[in-house]
Amino acid sequence: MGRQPCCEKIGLKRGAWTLEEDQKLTNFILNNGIQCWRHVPKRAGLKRCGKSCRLRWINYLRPDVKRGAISEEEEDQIIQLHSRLGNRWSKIALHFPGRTDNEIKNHWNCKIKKKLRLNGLAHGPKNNHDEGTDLNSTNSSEQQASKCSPKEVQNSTTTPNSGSKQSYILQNENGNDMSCGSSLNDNIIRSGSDAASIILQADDSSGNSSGSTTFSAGMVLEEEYRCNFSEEDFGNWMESVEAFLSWDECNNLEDVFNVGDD
DNA sequence: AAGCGAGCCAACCGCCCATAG
DNA sequence: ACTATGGGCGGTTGGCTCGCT
Repeated sequence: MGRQPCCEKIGLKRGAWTLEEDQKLTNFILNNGIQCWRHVPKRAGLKRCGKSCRLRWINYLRPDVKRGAISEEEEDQIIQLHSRLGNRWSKIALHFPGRTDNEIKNHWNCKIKKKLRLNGLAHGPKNNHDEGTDLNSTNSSEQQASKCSPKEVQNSTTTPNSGSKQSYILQNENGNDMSCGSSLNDNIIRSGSDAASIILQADDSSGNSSGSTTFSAGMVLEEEYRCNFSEEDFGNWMESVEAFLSWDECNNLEDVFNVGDD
């Protein structure tokens, strides 16, 4: 007995997103925020599943998505993190501002895996209930990577089984807390993914859904998270969305974010 | 130039978890 | 306590691009 599907799939569009759909989704989120992903496609005039919209926004349209090749440094860090966390791509992605879990996952599956294989390096998470004894077998080690539990120590102050809201303490081999250095990055990542909810808060508090929402929401967003949006991030994002925003909307956004005005 | 295969990446699927009612 | 619902996550797939033959 599985769950019911998240939406009626009949009549829904699938596959690659068109520019027009991107435009609709971006405009809708900028103007209205996200109350409920299930309702977003309908209200935005999209024939898409809510999940599909969410994915598109998170992986492609949101402001702080960092595009471009993953650097050697990032790759090394991914390998290190993967050895500790296993296939917890969302957790790994928290350490890379602007990178999505999907991107990191793809990079791992396509490049790093191959690289490690070529180098004859079997790679698997450490300290995984000693399941990974056959680390010389590439396939098995890959499977181990997904099966083994990562070296995460649940923060004793958090409620057990709290899922994605858990906080984790990463430890190195010496048992030292490794998480402190990444707190800033975590904030940056969260600021991006929470942008829509901030917009929502502003929308709720202002009680309107007019064009001015973008402005008021942006003010809140700016106050809360301004330091986390670099000029470069914003510039890149503007470049991607301005194709389907009006001149006024572009200007409005720039005003809202106060780009380059420190 | 055409065919083919590998690589890459966006998107989908199904499951799990948190939470509201 | 139980159920329904929505969000999030990891695994997988499909299609496009590019290089090689």
